[in-house]
Amino acid sequence: MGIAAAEPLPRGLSPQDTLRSRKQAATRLAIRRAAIELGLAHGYDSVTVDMICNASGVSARTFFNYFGSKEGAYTSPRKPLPGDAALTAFIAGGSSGVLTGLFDLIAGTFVEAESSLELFQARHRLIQQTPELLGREKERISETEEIFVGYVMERFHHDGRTVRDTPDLADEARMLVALVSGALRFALQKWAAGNFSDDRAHLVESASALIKRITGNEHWP
Amino acid sequence: MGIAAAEPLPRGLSPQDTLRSRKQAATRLAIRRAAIELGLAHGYDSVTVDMICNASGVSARTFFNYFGSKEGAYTSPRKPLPGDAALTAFIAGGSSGVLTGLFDLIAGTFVEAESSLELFQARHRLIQQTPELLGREKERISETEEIFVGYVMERFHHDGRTVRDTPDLADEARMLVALVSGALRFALQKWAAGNFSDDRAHLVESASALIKRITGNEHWP
DNA sequence: TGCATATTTGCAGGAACTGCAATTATTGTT
DNA sequence: AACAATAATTGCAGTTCCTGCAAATATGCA
Repeated sequence: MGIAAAEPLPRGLSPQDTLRSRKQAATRLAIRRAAIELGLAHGYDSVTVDMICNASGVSARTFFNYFGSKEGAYTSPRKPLPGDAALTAFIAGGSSGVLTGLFDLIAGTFVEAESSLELFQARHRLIQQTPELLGREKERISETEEIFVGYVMERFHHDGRTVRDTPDLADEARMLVALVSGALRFALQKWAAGNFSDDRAHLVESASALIKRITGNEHWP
Repeated sequence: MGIAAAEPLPRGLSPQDTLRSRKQAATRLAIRRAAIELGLAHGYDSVTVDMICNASGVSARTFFNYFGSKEGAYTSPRKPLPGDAALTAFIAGGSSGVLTGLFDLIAGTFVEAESSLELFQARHRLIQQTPELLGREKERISETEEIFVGYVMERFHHDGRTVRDTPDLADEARMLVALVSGALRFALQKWAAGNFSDDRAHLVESASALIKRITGNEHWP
């Protein structure tokens, strides 16, 4: 599954590269493109599933096989989870902070395995215009929180922290993930509003600077 | 509208206390009760609007007049906004921090003008069991973010801060609201999981302590 | 008491969605 | 190359949610 595709492999060695899977990917993309274009042209609420199907050449039943719901054609294609290398680096930590590292880790999942940056940008343009989709997209950040809490706990353990030393370590991990999720909601929205002109490092850096300022200024009780 | 109702007023002085408004309140409550009881008995997905209408004795058209959607019978009854006194206190600030004060301000809006604590708890029990409702409830925190950004800007101005001194003051306010929203998502879920046993002051205090610890431990870039 | 206004209800229809099974396309084996 | 197995697509009927419209009913006011 992690096989580099720099060179075509014999068919038997790559169960993922069949005519079927290629056609599926093309169909999925065609539906998404149609949905997004129609949305930008008419507004999300005016687009019907039938319109999308007509424009992409599939039946409505097939549409729902692919996306489950009308909204599914518009929201992130998969649950944002990090790659192995990024996760390993986060858990190993080093000089980077947990909060900053987690922010970077999750932000990295939003640069999607989307075949087209143009489509990614078009999708997000529509999302910014559509409160309902914006809310759903933000909710997606929350769907994987438990998984990230697990990663943070691994990081804590790697850093030598234990529940014996800090009984509410799990709550700390949860709060950390919640804070980062909150910060990401702001950061990603700003990123989209700036038409994705910032690179990821700058995203992380400016968010961290704001958080540092805010919490540094705080009069803690 | 802020008239204390400790004593019944003559009918003419209280346009809000008519037979109509009382019947509406009763109908709204009956629908909500029916919805929540059915949801706890059968699961949210198995409850139909017809079932709720049969149990509460209204027509489906009336249901949608009241709630707009099936989900609306389950989510928070109104956009959580603070009362005038709480808002004035937040903007005046004093010794409390902005982040902590904002957390407290928003947390206060979640003790709803619900006629029944028991119904509040039942609703939240169902929400915890229903990922879709949980996601929606969490996102409700975001619906009023712009308003809270405005309050934070007022607080900043009260504290003598200006855009001239801090050009990205608005971004700071936004990030602050986003962080607090994130923290609230965790804190409210924990509160509900503990069956609402903590009082608000403890909620604020434990959340603040965690945030302080996390950000104090952080290796900022 | 009668009229104006607000609320509830009934109804038809559109849109999203689901279960089921037939049809079609692709894959694997001989 | 032929055929069987498997996967994907499609057609179809029905349910559910939701909306617009207008008639019926309840309440408020002069």
